Amino acid sequence: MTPEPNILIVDDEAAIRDMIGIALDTAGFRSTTASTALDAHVNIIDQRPDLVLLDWMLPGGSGIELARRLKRDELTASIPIIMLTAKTSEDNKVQGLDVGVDDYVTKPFSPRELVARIKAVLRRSTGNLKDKPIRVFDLEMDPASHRVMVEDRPVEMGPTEYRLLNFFMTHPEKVYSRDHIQDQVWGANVYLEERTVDVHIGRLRKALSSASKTGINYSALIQTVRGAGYRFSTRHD
Amino acid sequence: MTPEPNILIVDDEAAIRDMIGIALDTAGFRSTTASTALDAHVNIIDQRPDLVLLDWMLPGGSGIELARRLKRDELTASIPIIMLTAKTSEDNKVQGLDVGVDDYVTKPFSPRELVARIKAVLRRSTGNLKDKPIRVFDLEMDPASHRVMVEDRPVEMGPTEYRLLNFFMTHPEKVYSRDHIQDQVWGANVYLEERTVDVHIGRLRKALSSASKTGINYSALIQTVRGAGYRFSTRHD
DNA sequence: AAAAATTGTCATCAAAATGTAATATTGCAT
DNA sequence: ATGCAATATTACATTTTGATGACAATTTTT
Repeated sequence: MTPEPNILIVDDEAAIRDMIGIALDTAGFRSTTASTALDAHVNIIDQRPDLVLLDWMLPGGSGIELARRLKRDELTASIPIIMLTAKTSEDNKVQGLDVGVDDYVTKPFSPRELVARIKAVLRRSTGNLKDKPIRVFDLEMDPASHRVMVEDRPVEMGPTEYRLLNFFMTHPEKVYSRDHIQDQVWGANVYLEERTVDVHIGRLRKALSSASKTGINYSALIQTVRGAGYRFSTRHD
Repeated sequence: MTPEPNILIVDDEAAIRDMIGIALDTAGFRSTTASTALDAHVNIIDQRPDLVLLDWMLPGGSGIELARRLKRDELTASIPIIMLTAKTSEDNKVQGLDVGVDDYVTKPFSPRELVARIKAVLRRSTGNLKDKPIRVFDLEMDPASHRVMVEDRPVEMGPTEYRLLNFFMTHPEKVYSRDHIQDQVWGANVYLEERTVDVHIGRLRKALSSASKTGINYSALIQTVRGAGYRFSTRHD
């Protein structure tokens, strides 16, 4: 995750978007906005925000619909959602929570309260999954320090290679096509040459292969599967 | 899914249909076309395409209506729909998302973008059905990792041999003619010399026979049936 | 503002896979 | 055993696919 979490604000009223945007800015978040459910959906698929602030009362009542859709789709299910609503009616709350929304803020709210809730949700969602280091032999990825270590010494690599390795280490022993890797590492709807994945695989391999002093070649963990894609595996071919 | 996904293009303008058709062809998709909502509906029921590209602005505004109908009907609800639209009008978008359309592409679009989006949507909709590994004695085929293992050791083989073995293991104890094998492994509408199948059978046997350390010859599972074809069987001839 | 790092693309090389034809071998009926 | 047809194997030219270094554009750091 980037140092400053990226929050998507979805509301049809420009004034509210601006107000929240300023509040988040002050609190050290980056933010983008969308005024319709579709804009929001496209943005989420493309940008993968760290959290979505979603107005309940979007035109056509599509806020709840969008939330449901996001939670149903595996690709977006893990993105936390905070619902914004003017109503205080109980069954709305129940409905929202039903859908899998992570929290619920009723208008009017103070910027301070909103920020506090956002931080709480982010802490919950990022703390659970991402803090545990992953280790394979003497190759260790520590998301907390955002570092890759081989034999306890840091390995230099670019951000893209880091994300690539992270994806592989969290999805071992499976082939992924170049397309799939693009989706996961660069985000959906980013159009790259197919070969670009090869190049970054190459860079990652290079970084890993020169890392060990004990002669182990960690780049062998990243295997080419001809005609299919790539695979991270501890079993050699 | 068939080797080449079948895409239905629904648009009332022949020029656009052709343009898209060519783009899809180049990308390795098969495509069929329909110019009216009714045609499209019939085609969908009939052919069960893997994805529908649906023009928003069909005469009578029936594009959206068709989408809604398809998503409401259980038989067709699982077929992904990508909407093509010239407009960026907001309420249209909201409506479409409401209906359950899977993605949107606004005209004009580049063929590349269209293809990328199609792939992304297809991956999402089909990727969920993960195949389970198949095992016969100590010969195991795992589609997820795209690997063949004998006695827990990976076996090297080319993509074609992999597909061939996959076909056999999913269709055991039956004879298949060379023609039939060609259809299944290479795809229909591919013409090959009959003997080519023999060669690949040979390559597969070779890969399997040298795989075991315990003296078992797994190539014996692939049996020649003189005058008929080949058979994958655990029983001896 | 300058320097350094990162990025995506392309051209080129190398390796692997493919299909075919030629040749060898096998199984079977006689 | 013999001859024949079917299948197996081999060798090879061609095609496909992946790896890699160079490069320009962009972004980030200094």
